[in-house]
Amino acid sequence: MRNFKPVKQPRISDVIFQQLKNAILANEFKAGDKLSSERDLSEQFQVSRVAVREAIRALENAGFVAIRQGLNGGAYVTDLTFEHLANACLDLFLSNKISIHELHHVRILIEPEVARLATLHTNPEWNERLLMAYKGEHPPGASLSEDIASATRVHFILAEICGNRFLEALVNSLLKLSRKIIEEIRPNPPSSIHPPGLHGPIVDAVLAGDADAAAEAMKTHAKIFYDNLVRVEKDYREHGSASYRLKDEARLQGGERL
Amino acid sequence: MRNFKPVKQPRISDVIFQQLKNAILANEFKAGDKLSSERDLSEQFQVSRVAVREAIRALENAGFVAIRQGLNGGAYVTDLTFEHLANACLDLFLSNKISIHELHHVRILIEPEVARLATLHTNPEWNERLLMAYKGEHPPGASLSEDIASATRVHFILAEICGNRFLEALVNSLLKLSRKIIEEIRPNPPSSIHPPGLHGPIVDAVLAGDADAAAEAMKTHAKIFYDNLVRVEKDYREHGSASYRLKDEARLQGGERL
DNA sequence: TTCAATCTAATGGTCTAACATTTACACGGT
DNA sequence: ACCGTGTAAATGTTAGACCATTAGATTGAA
Repeated sequence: MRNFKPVKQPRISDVIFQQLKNAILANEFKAGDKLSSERDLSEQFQVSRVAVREAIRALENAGFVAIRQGLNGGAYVTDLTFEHLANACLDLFLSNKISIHELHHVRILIEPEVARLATLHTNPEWNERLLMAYKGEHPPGASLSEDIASATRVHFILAEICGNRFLEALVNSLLKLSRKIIEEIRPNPPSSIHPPGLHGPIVDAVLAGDADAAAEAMKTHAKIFYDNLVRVEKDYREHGSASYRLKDEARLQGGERL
Repeated sequence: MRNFKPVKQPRISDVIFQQLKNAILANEFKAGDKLSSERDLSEQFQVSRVAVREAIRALENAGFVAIRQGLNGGAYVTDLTFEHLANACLDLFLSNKISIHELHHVRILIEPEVARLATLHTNPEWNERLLMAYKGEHPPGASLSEDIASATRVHFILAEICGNRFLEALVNSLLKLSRKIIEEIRPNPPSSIHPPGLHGPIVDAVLAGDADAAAEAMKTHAKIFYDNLVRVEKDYREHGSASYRLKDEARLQGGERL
């Protein structure tokens, strides 16, 4: 006997969202191209502006377009990145669905492999960048934010070198998560968390082209960092999540888009 | 000299989104609770219904609530899951930002660790489930969809057992990605991709409590599966992505929500 | 009583039409 | 050449109406 599926009216905005998304995925728009205006699209689709608007907002939330206001404003197609994945992960962490322990177990699993792969893919140009990043860590007079950024740059570069964009995305998410936790929860310099020179053995091994040593050095580093991070988590638990939320709201009031 | 940040008016709907999201993350709503109706909220926030509506739709897109229509309809708070992460990954794959090779490299890295952890966390009840899943693979007369589901159940159960929800989420995403590719691109039985008995060594090792053997068996399995999947990718490249997109649209017309 | 058909009201979905705000750019005066 | 200023095009927001969907109350017949 046939198994009919229940019929359910899809939302108009979802249908439009699909069509636009597929057009973008099929490369009918290059990154930087502008979609037609809401009013134009509402004529083309023969629906109200509201429906089009909701579809475009969904595209924005999914990271496909960036919306600008004003003359020459509109929905500009973006290069699909992994940014919003990291944000989604952050939400999961904040809702206590992921612990720092779980997060770090994954990191200890992944980052050594990244270091290993990176070692196999290096070339003089990359080595140069890696060394520059390492030497530029903890610049004097930097703000907390800049300091953390400089201290994690080595990780990002290795992830870029490793040649696997999925791994790169994972590392990005993991680091961003760690970083946000530190930055938001503990607003004093992270020197105790990320002491200078911690990346030395990793950089040395990569530059020397020794994949196993690089992986091992990264593993050691990740474990040390983990121990430090556990202390941060303790603080986090004591303070609760209120301070984080307040900052989140303040940033939005300041005009930052989601 | 002070470094003033440019002031930018945030969207009203984004401010509301933040407030609702924070309320949910702060557990002011249990899963299953209903937010007030759009009309009520628009009075509380002193904004138009449209603004509230956009905020709620954003919550839905982010996976925080499920919207139901009709009497007793509204936005119901959901248990935040990793579902939408997998969907976002799928988009990245379709936009050729991730290759099957990269995807599988990650899988070969992660799943053995999952198998290892699972072995350390088993108990009679889990073992029973695992064995049931294994024996229930490839039921006769099943549809393609059911067949694939049965063949991947062992992986999902292991991911559940392993005790790390981040790893579990990753495995879910990876498998879902593989599955979607196979299911959508190659609409004939996957027996050649997933021959019966392939999970035997893994299940045996886990039940025997041998973590190293379990990891090794999983690694071997993943590599075999990978080789098979490469063939699928070839087909995929030949057929292009058009067939996939058509199915996507058809499903939506059938009423499935995004 | 029981059950099924019908009605009802609450809620999300959609539309229209207007006005507000933002912003790149052209135009003009100095 | 420069600096204001206006302008137009785009998104942002509002109000109010109506449509579609749905659970539950009401009704009525067996």
